[in-house]
Amino acid sequence: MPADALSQVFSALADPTRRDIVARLAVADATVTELAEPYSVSVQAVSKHLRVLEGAGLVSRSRDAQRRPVHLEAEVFDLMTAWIERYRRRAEERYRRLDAVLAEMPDPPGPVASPRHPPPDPVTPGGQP
Amino acid sequence: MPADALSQVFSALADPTRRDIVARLAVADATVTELAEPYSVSVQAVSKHLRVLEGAGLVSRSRDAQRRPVHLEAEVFDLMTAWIERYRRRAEERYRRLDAVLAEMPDPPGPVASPRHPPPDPVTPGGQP
DNA sequence: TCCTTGTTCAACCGTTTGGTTGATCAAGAG
DNA sequence: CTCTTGATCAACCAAACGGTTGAACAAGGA
Repeated sequence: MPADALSQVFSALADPTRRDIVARLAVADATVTELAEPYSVSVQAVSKHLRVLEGAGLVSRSRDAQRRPVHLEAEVFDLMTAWIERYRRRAEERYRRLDAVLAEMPDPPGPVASPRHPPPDPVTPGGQP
Repeated sequence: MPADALSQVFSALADPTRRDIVARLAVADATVTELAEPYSVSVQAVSKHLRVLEGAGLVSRSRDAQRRPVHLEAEVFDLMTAWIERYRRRAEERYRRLDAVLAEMPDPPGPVASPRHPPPDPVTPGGQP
């Protein structure tokens, strides 16, 4: 199941339990049993959650005797942030443009210099098809 | 399905098609059929995707004759950004602290002025339990 | 009015997901 | 060596997901 990285990260964080695990790992590393303790689900279920987080690259496991400390890998967050910021900024820019258009609508004082459409901004096409 | 807002947003963006739709709506509003055109799925499937995005608050639909233009609501992005930033920052701070501890391990040059822990930042506790 | 266009509703289907229980494996501690 | 502890593997289950097809519902345009 080689779903693209971004989908895996978003999907991993779409679960409240998983998000809470991430929140706790941001404070300190922890073992599976430690992580499972606050929730009313089996340790196996939490182990599965961790495998999802690991698959998304959000978490890594090392080995310390029979314990398997879980560690948060915060770099992957940048992937999301980049995506979000890109499109949020683009949308905001669009609203700005719309506002500008609306602002100059009331009185068209002769032939306006601006073309019908503002320059269609040369952002790289092709999102995630 | 009253899943919490954050879960719905993450879940909505966990699908590549849905993410691509958002990307395209960031450029301009569009109708369902317009949105469906580039993909090799039925219009109904895209309509379902839009309902998911709408449920997450990422998108809104107005009415223009028999057309239903879809509009991107970028504010919801802030919800995600807030969550991500909070925990990323916390994790980064933890690494900073660890680095600091490691840095002063070799030679403890007498009583240091700085406290053992930097002020433990007054972020609101309680993630998503 | 009838017809066409855009969209949604409804039922169905295969796969994935989040959870369970029970067995198994790995590594100390006695 | 044996026993306990921490974690995973395996099989199973109900619910949700992403997709399909077919019918129904607006709202213009002829």
